Amino acid sequence: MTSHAVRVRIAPSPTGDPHVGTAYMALFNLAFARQQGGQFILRVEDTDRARLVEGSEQEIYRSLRWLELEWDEGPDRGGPFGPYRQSERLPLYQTYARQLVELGHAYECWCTPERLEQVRAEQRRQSQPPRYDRFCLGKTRAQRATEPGFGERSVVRMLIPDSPPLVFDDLIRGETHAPFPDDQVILKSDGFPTYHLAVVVDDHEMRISHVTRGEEWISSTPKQLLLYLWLGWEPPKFAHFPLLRNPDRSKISKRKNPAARLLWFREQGYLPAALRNFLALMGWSMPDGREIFSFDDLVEHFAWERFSPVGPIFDVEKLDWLNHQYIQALPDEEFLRQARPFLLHDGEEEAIRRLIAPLKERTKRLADISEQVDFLYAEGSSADPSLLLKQGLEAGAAGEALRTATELVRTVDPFEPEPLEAAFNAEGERRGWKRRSFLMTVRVAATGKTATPPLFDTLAALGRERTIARLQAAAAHLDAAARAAR
RNA sequence: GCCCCCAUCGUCUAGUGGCCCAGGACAUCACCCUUUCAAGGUGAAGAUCGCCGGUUCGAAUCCGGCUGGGGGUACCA
Repeated sequence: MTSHAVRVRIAPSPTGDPHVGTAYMALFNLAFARQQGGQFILRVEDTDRARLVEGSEQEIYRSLRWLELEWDEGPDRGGPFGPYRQSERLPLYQTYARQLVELGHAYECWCTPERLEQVRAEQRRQSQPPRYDRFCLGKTRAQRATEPGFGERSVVRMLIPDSPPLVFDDLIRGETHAPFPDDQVILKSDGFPTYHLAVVVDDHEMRISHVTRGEEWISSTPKQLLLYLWLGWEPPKFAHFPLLRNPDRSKISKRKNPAARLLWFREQGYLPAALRNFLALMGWSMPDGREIFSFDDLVEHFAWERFSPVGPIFDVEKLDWLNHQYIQALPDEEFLRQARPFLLHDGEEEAIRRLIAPLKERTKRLADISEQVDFLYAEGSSADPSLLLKQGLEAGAAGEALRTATELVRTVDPFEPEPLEAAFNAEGERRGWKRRSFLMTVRVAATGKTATPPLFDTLAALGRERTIARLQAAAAHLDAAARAAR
């Protein structure tokens, strides 16, 4: 069969929180499929019953959809080549495994894990590559049962020939050499296939045209090439992506790096478009060097040649910058909508509404927002007198400034940034206070912080009553501190 | 140990024999702007293109070796 239709797939395993690498693969696969007018398939590789995690499959769907990387065929939406869950395709793998045994390309093995471990240990001691010693090859069950290290339930192993294909063409790396394979198990004793059998059978049955996966799979490609050969199938094209790395250059892992968890990005408040953009910058670049671009741009310019085979370190600082760029470009209502899940207090949204512009400018991750407006809820903890006095005004002047500010806040109408600013400017100038000192004193008194959004926006967000209360409380504290000092 | 992959500023990268004594971005630093913090603007610092040999009139770009990093080495994917 020589179909030229492009069909690509990602094949995650539901063994825990969705992995960022899954999104990385999905992004480029989808882009390639869209560019070629092909299909993007999601297949769940749940053949490892021991590591299966309940609910993990749903989380994969959820996180990929959050990233807006939708698939054309998959377990939850069907398609012409289903089922798309490997655990539902068992008879298929068993049929092919049996066929391979009959053809003499595979054989049964009854060795116990203990015996296998023993063999490997011995080979290691002699600096030999660890390979199965074919102890069971050519034996019947009855014959083998009389010998040591026999287990009741058998597995099926590949019988690797003397000269298997070890070279293949990789879309990213060009001609690539891979190690000589072992007599790999293809059907486990629980009747489930291992990755190697399942991936070949499914990729073929699902008409996958380009197999893409992480670089960690290069070493197992010869086994799969052999399977294609034995089954008489045309192998797909291969592309082994560089591996995303931790800052210490090891393969990105959940243990060392929170960013390995796809859900982490949503929790932190990264925008899907920003994450997609950032992922597209890992190991890949635009022909014109642009670093900010959309998924559609990627679709338009995608080319395998633009991949670098080097495993990039996942640099969260640059992601923060990118995310900030995207946040700043958000329309106000959209910003509010995105921010909503990160708000912690009742009525916070209304207060924030007045601060949208300055907040957009100051937010790298949406999860930062609450901290930036926490002064709105800092009742009772009015400003520390020593902090107030560090803002450039002498004790007497500071107290006077606060009383003046209180009066202005009480009378300015409407209670909006512009009139407030005009009034404060005029009054500050009349009294001869340095603008900076005057406003900082008021800022600290009203918010307890030295860094806030622009003062008059902040006061407007706080509201007239609360502002008055805080300024008065701060002035009182200042007086009390002065009395105590005397 | 054995096998495979990889190697340009701290990080992400451009670069496919001369345009490169290496360009951009993030981060860093300085200055400007400024009511703070940001944002924005300007500028600086930062890579003997891992090392050694070779090919060539000419190498970051091609070849070999070394070193370093990573991955694989499972009845895990």
